[in-house]
Amino acid sequence: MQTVADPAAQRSPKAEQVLDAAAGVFLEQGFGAASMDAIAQAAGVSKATVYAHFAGKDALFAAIIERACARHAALLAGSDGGDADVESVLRSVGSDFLGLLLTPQTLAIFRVVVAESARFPALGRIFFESGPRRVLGRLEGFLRSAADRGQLRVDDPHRAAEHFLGLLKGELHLKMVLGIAEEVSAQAFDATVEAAVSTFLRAYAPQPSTTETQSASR
Amino acid sequence: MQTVADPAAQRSPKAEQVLDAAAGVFLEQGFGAASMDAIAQAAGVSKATVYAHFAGKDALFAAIIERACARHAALLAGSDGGDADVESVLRSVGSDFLGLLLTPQTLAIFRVVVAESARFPALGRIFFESGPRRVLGRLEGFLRSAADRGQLRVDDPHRAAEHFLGLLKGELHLKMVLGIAEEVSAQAFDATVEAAVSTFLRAYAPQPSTTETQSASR
DNA sequence: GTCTATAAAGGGATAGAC
DNA sequence: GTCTATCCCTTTATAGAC
Repeated sequence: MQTVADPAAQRSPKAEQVLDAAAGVFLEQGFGAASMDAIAQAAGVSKATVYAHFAGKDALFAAIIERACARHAALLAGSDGGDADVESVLRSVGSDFLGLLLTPQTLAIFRVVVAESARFPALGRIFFESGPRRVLGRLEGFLRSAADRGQLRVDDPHRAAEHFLGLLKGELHLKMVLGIAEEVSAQAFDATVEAAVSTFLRAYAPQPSTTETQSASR
Repeated sequence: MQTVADPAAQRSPKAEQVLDAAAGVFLEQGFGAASMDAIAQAAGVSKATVYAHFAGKDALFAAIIERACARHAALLAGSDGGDADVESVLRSVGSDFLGLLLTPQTLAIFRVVVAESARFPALGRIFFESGPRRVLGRLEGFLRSAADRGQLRVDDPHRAAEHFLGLLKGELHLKMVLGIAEEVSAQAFDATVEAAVSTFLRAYAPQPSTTETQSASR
């Protein structure tokens, strides 16, 4: 397996067509179960055309994962929330991020990367850098500045960002990854975000407040 | 794929021999890449013998996952810590659980189950019930009793247990799952456990203490 | 570049002897 | 129950015409 050199290489329309089809088949069936025949058929081209653009199954797989991760990363370049209060920013960021995590697309990418990271060691790193790493970095920056403004008490911003994401994912993400829960009710989603924000603020508040509620309902 | 009826069925020695070999091959190579030839060779028997004990590749795979989950579950039946102080129990439980999570065996099972849960819907549930579910249940019970004794302030014990495990897994577990970090230093391990316990106690302490430290070092 | 047709190999599953 | 040998299908990858 060799990684594609150009990050935003301009590919021929046919190549894009093949990539789109390959993404569908690979992410739906997994690497092992996906066949080049199925990909060619889904793309509406012959296998020879697929091989004219990609060296083989491995290269094609790497290409679709890299492209998916790049798109993933593009979605994570939103605004920081600016000058809003910490709780609002956390709620907004938490809702956005958990929503992205629970998307069928994101879950499919995660499953495939986890499954094949043993055989394609580069994949795990590509995924981590393009996804979790960016989220952690942005969150860490926000928490650090909030701490500088005295809005939070944070000794280790990286660890604090890690903690917020850990609180956020919780049982919901694991169940979705394992295919146990098909869909998430808006109620359960909001309750998870609210509970994560609430618990995080109780742990990292600048001055302990005894009146703060612990309830997850909004 | 059909699930094995007997939970603790007594199998012939040859069957156990095949199961052991199959576990090694499946967990190392994944379902798709593992071949029945490789399993038979690893077990030191012929393929016909494998098929004499298991209906096919699917049934064999299901059997090894179920056995692995059952063994997994057996490891989680430890003591509750009894009357020790909350912080000590959390540190002990957290250390044990994170240690189990980061075991090569546990990681391999998790990867394979995640990878194949789409094609074998029962696997995800079997894994969740035998692993995370038990941990959450035990932890939830402990937190509830600690709250009853006034040692913690917990409105929703299930959510609190979820939060502790989320804090515990953090970046470390994800990196290991993705194959980024080969081994974990004892220092990083302890720091993660300590940070999780510290943050959890700050969020769920019965009475906010302003003097408590946030540092993750011990 | 793109197609049809095919080669070459591997893997799941089984027949029949013992 | 266990083995050897084999069937049969799928899959990857390519050759050659256009």
